[in-house]
Amino acid sequence: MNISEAAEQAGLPTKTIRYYEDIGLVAPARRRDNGYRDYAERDVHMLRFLSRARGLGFSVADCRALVALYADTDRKSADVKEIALNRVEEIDSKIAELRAMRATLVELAETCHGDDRPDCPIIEDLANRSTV
Amino acid sequence: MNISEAAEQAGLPTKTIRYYEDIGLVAPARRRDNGYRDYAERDVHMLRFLSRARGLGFSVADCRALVALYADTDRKSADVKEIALNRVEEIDSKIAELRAMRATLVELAETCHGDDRPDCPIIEDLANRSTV
DNA sequence: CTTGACCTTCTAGTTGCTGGAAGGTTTATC
DNA sequence: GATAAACCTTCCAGCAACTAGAAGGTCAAG
Repeated sequence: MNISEAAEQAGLPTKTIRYYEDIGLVAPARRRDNGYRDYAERDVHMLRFLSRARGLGFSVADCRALVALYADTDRKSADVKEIALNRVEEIDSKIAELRAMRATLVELAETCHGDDRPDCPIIEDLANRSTV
Repeated sequence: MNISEAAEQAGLPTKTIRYYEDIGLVAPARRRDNGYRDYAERDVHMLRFLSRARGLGFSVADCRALVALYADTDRKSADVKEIALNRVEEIDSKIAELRAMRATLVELAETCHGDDRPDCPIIEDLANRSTV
């Protein structure tokens, strides 16, 4: 099948598929006589694998490792689990960071009148808050 | 003062300060005869303002708007509040996204033995899960 | 036979910096 | 006065992970 159908089935833009090929995240697609890429079910399957992994926020580097583990029938499930748990940790610290930002912003926004007058605790805080 | 001292006081790398000047986020610094940038208290103040705003996750575009509002003594506090509340919304959707990822990952990791054997529900899920 | 929808490659832009090279200046030490 | 360390300058490249667009080839339909 052509790249656009593979893209639709995999849930990825065609540009992204070519990009993944470019950076060696997937093997180069077979080509037809006219130079068009030609995808088989197996290829689409791999692309969907990647689409899901990226959807869970795994980096492209993680994806490389996951693809290798996927292909390795002798893999240790512990290796996969480790990658997943590392990702959970990343997510946790990101969430914590965002929550802290949110708390500060909400606190400031609550004390701001939000009217036509210029006095604004948000601006004042940014201007004067002691180092965070 | 030289850029490195301004950087230390503002809590920003010197590279970042030059970059902000480059993209017009701050006005070009005054120069001494030798070509070195020369910072006054006021300049450092502005850099700290930016450092804090970025620390709260405001985009550079937001920062431009905030700097303009900061400088505008006729500002409406409602305009500032709006930017802040938009940021809160961004944060909320980001957190929601991360939480969904986390839930999926934890669920998968819990069912994975994490040992020397190859069978792994995480890999299987990535390979077969119906479209998210 | 032409129109439109595909496909190809290539370059460049996005966000917000960061690193490094090549070179000028200043300061401290010997 | 020489020299070395520690500043400063500009400019160019690169990071992640694509995305947009240009220029051009191919194919199916009417």
